[in-house]
Amino acid sequence: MARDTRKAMVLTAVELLRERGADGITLDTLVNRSGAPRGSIYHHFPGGRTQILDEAVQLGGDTIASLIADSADGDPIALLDSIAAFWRKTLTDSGFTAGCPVVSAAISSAPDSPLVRHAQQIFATWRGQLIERLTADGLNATTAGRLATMCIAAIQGAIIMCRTEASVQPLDDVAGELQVLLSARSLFCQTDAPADRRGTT
Amino acid sequence: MARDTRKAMVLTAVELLRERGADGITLDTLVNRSGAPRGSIYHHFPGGRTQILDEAVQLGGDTIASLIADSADGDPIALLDSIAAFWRKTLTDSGFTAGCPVVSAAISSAPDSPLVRHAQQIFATWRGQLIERLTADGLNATTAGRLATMCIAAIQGAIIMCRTEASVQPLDDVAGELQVLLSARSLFCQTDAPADRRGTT
DNA sequence: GTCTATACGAAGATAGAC
DNA sequence: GTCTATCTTCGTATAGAC
Repeated sequence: MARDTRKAMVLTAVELLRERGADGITLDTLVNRSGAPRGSIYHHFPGGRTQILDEAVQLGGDTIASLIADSADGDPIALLDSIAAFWRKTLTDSGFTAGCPVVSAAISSAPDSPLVRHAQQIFATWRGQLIERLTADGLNATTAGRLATMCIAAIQGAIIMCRTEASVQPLDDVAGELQVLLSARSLFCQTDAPADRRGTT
Repeated sequence: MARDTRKAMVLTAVELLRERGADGITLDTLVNRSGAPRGSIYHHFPGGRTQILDEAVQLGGDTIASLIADSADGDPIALLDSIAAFWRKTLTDSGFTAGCPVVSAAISSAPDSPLVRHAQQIFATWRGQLIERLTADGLNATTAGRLATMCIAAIQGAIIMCRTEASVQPLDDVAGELQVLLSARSLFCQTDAPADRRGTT
């Protein structure tokens, strides 16, 4: 039962992070929602609130990382589809209360806080995974790097808009446009081809 | 001096929102940073902290809205450039502490809070402005709508990544990819052309 | 218009009993 | 492992003097 309590608390922390940002995680709310006994807090998490926050961010990051790793059928467009599907489900299942816990932590913490550095690591992990997938599909390194950033940024931005306006439309729009972009890029930016001409911007 | 104090307080509120989210705005910090006298709080803002939050979000939204309205040279790519330039400057000038106040407010507030609804309105305004610009450039309505969402989402996502990793690289990458996408779209999705084939996703 | 003082509540953390 | 105080700090808001 010990493990279960611990896990329930971290899962609840992720929920709160999704809904209200880092400051939404108060120990009171955490205990009430998770049903965990109050006395368990500092037993399971000697580092107190800080440790819980950190583990919640890590779990949030791992969820997406696993998602990317698991759908290893090679095709980047199929991968995008499963990521979009995951978020569509998360958003609707929660009644559009749940955003991305990693982004929440990044935004609602001081710029130099450990939590922001943690979020940075997670973004880098996701990006690395995507780059690997895109280059495996034949894209040159430069384009793959830019597209990986683009995918993460666009989807995260769309999630924010979806939660804000309680609709999956932004995600649908963004997923569609990313698909167009990926298709175009995969036609013209193969490994052997020269990198795209890029403007100053 | 009254107006100045008031304005300074709202500007400081925007700063705090950018740096730490809604919960970063405490009246103590606000007064200390802005240099405003403590007694001015409820004099200038009878609605208290809530009112200050609201005005800060509004000001943040207006800043971008004016930016879009002011650079009315017609060309969507030029418009994107000025938006990207604005954020590049904001990020670097602040030492990568400042994100978008509207996004901050949206994320660090309860999903059903007035602040989130306010953020939604602002997103809608931006989107409307962009759509107008894209259709004026000849794009059909469907594509313009999707692209407008895409631009806002991708740039907002990029800003988050930039602030998190203290680099403008994500913004540069995203701006470049958006340019590619806009160019491709403007070639194939003019008003008279049929809407793009879109998949289930 | 602005100041100080204070009421009131919420939150994190610790101590010691069970 | 868990519970119940309790300490301390912090934050909003109000009251009343200047």
